Amino acid sequence: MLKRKLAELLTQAVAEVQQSGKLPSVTLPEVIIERPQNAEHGDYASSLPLKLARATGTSPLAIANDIVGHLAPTPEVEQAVVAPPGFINFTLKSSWLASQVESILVAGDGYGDIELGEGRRIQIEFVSVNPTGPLHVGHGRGAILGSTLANILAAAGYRVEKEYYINDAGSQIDAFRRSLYARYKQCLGLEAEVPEDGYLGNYMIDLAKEIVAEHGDKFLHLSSEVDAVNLVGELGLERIISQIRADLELLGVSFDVWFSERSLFSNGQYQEALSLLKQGGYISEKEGATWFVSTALGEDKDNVVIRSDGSPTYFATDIAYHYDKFVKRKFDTVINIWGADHLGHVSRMKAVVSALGIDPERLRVIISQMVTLRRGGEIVRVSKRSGDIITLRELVEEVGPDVCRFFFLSRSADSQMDFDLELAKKQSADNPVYYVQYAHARIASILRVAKERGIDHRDGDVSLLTTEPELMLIRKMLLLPELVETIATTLEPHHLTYYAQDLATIFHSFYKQCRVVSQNEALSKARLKLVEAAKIVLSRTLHLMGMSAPERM
RNA sequence: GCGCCUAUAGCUCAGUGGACAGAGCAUCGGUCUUCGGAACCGAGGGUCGUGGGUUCGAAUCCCUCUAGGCGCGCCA
Repeated sequence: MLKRKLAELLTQAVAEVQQSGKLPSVTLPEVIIERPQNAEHGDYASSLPLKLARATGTSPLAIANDIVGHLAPTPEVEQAVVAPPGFINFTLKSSWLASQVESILVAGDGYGDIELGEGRRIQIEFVSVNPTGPLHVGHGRGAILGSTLANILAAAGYRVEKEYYINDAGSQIDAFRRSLYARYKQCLGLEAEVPEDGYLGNYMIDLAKEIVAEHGDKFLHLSSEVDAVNLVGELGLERIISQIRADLELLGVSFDVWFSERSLFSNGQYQEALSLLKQGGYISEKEGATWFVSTALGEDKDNVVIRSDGSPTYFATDIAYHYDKFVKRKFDTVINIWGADHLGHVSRMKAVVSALGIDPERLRVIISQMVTLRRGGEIVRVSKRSGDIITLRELVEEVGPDVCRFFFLSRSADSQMDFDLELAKKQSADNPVYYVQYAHARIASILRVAKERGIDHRDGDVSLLTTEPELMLIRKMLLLPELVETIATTLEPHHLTYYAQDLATIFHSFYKQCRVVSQNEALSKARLKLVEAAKIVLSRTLHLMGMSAPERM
């Protein structure tokens, strides 16, 4: 990556200046190369002299001049100039920029891939909604964040595994079973009431009907009603899970592993993790329950892991689950995407991880903030238990997966967002989604025209690409690998949407100014190469976001 | 009360300690186009919530305060 090369270039030049004695040999601060927002400041810039001035007490301008004087010439850099108060601005050679079109064509669908991860294993767990009902809109946000991040991390050279944690144990599942069994009985004309802590949504009635249709009343004739509740519950659970899976697929979200909470007990992780904590002295007994002593690690309070009735809490299984991730499966890094309602869980989970002897930095938690759903000015309340929900499926069916994905991605995870259904549909003509996809379809169309006219641009000479609109487009395309690096580091995929729009804008502008297929055959071929490269970059960007790159629309 | 998130143009939001704070939508004004007008070009619009501090340099880092959200269960 050029950015890195420039940093090395600067480092070397500084070393030379220091050797010449003009600069005290202080240790170098991190050499940051940035993309100036003002084009007059060149393609890349560094404020290294300003930082060195602080450390050495020398004039930044003098340092900058000395460094520039020692910069080795390279094929990429046209010039490096000093700008007050102490910047070094790099301008790239047009000929080098043009030549990058060939590199992009060679890279093809792999353009944007980088080596950052060096094959390290990274697990990303997301959605993981309790299988007690359909996914709602807020879950969609986590789903899109997770699947997009997974795409980015894979492009960044990590071995990525996407995982859905199925909470198929615990008290909420129990409430689900009892609710469903009550509906089951009602369906068969019997008196039954949904428990107070149960699930009241209409989908539970539909679920009960389906089970009656398939199995009739056979569960009423079991000797034990507990068995009946469990069996009916299990059937319901399976159906809910497959519905969740189908809903996610509709959005283009898939998983490598569906991990069952129950398996933690049958495979012994639960016991192992807890005894490990006990050995570390992090477990205590009080008030008839078993506690994790998080206060020993600076937390506000301790947390119950085993209730006084002997049943493990959600926290207990989550301890076992993370033990499994780090110790059993040996992931280098684990990313969890949780909703804002799990905020309180973050710090104690990190505490647990360090109590298990694992560097808590290896656990990264992304909190995706709430989504408020609107229809015009009206707020739609989202609550699973009351049953008044707009499901994710309804949303996707209304606005389509591409719009859905782009919309969720376009805001940073840590800010709350409104999702206005009316707006998402009504605006479709001015929608940024179509704007970006249109650019792609337009390119496809140009390439079709060229083909129809029998133009074979494989021998096109990219050195003919010299005008500003052409070079602007190339500059923007060269940003993608840097963007992948940024997102893989910060875990903030929303930048993709902005990049996609910028790239589309610059393409449209180029298109307006530069005729691609013209009488000038040599130039046509060169521009066809450029346009083909732009298609690659645009398509890769869309695919990273999990969106389609249409040939026509 | 404690913890975390948020506050930037009329609206929705970007903005890795750097050079005059950006985009989309909206508003106003242009381009009427041999390759796709779902396009392009331009204009107006901002005490970056408040008040301090650190720094050569702050929307960005630290503290105060204000407003909104979420969390602080032997729920998950």
